[in-house]
Amino acid sequence: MKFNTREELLEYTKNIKGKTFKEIDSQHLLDKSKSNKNKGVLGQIVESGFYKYPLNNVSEADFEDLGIELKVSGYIKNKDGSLRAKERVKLSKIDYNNIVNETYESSHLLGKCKEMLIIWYHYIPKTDYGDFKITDFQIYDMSQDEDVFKHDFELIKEKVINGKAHELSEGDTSYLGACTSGATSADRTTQPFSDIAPKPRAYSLKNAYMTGILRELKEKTPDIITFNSTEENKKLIKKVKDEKIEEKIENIITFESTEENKRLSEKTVIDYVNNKLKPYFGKTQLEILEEITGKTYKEKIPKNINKMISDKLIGKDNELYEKDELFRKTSFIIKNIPIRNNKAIERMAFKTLQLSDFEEDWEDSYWKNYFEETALIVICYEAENSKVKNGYRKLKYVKQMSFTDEDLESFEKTYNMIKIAIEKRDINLLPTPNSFENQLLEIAPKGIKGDDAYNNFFKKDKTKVSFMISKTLLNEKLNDKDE
DNA sequence: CTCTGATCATGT
DNA sequence: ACATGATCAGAG
Repeated sequence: MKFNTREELLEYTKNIKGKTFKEIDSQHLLDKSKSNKNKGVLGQIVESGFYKYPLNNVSEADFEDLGIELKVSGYIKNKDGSLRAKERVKLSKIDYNNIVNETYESSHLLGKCKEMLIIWYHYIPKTDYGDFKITDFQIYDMSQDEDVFKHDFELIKEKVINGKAHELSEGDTSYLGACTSGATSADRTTQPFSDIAPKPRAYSLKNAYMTGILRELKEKTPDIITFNSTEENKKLIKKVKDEKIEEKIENIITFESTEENKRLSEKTVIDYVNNKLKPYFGKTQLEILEEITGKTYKEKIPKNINKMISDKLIGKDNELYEKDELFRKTSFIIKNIPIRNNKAIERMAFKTLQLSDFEEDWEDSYWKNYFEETALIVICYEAENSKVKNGYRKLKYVKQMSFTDEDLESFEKTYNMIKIAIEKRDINLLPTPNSFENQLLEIAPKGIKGDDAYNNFFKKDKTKVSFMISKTLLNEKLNDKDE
């Protein structure tokens, strides 16, 4: 089938809504692929079964003359009703030996296809792929994000030039990731400026980027909205629903986004954070807090004083969300830690664990995606010696951290120990500190007085326990010089 | 000192 | 009333 215009293509595509893959699989690819776990087959089914491209031509079957590339992508409904992309979208493979001679423009990374036609299906765990239902589609123009893509590309290139292809991680970049792409985790290839054999990797549109795009779409089609968006959006959507003025919503949203669409001059979250903190480097926590809020403390320094500062100076999560697309399409988390002699004084804690976090296998889990993709923006406060307590530490620097495959392999062990402990209902199997060799991720109690975190571990879905990453790993990241 | 389970002030 | 983002504080 051939489409002469964008409109023709979109008109035709409307018919895919509501269909399952089984229903459009006219070439019976699902049967042929034997395993119902072959992800690539879903894209092929849409191309051959729905758009009627000949199978042998499948790899070039996108709508190239329209400048549109087809992506078939799954999403998951979170427990709280919000939506997220199931996976990153893989692009072409990274050629380490060539990238050093390339520029973003010459790489043809996004090629002529600046627009994506994304076909969204609802992924449900433990379900045959044929039964997944296609619920939405959209055109997304990626040229609006080109400056960020370019920046990400340069970052990847620089790591290869520095002979650090083996240290690439998805958390390094904002939208464009470098995800592993070997057939097995043992696959290795070569890089030009180091003898260390790196894992093969491909460019990808990161999960958070796809999630951002999906949520944007859902905000514009509130009939299907079920997720937690910002308070303001909820009100807007409620209003639209109540008054049945749906045709107006496009205008309202377009207006709002153009108003806010003055793009930041910073292209990464860490640049943004550094700029906001600039006037305060070298000052103590109490000095900064007084300067920005007028509040003074003599005793009982709040344990969350750093958070009070970063909320005020950088913004709370939902304020950032409103501020710029960058914050909607990247996954990052702002953390504060005390350091002494460039070493972490404490472990780093994450949010409270829920038993239901561990229902899925590691590969499909929330936590794997989290650690793989999230950039930790770590604001470091220095204590000259152990007598310098909370409140009197000085703002020193900001460091971005992300996790390597090696880290993730160790995290997987921790994850699986919890999974097994839950299955066997045995708290002795939990990954408390030093429960195996070279442990990088551990659990620790996190609650209020009287909580008996471990003994009550199975009582409720919400536990009183959280992940913590070890000081060893933190120190390694802190001293990792790549800036 | 370091380690690890316990606890706190704040925000929603 | 509870989760969050951390630090505290006793034990070793």
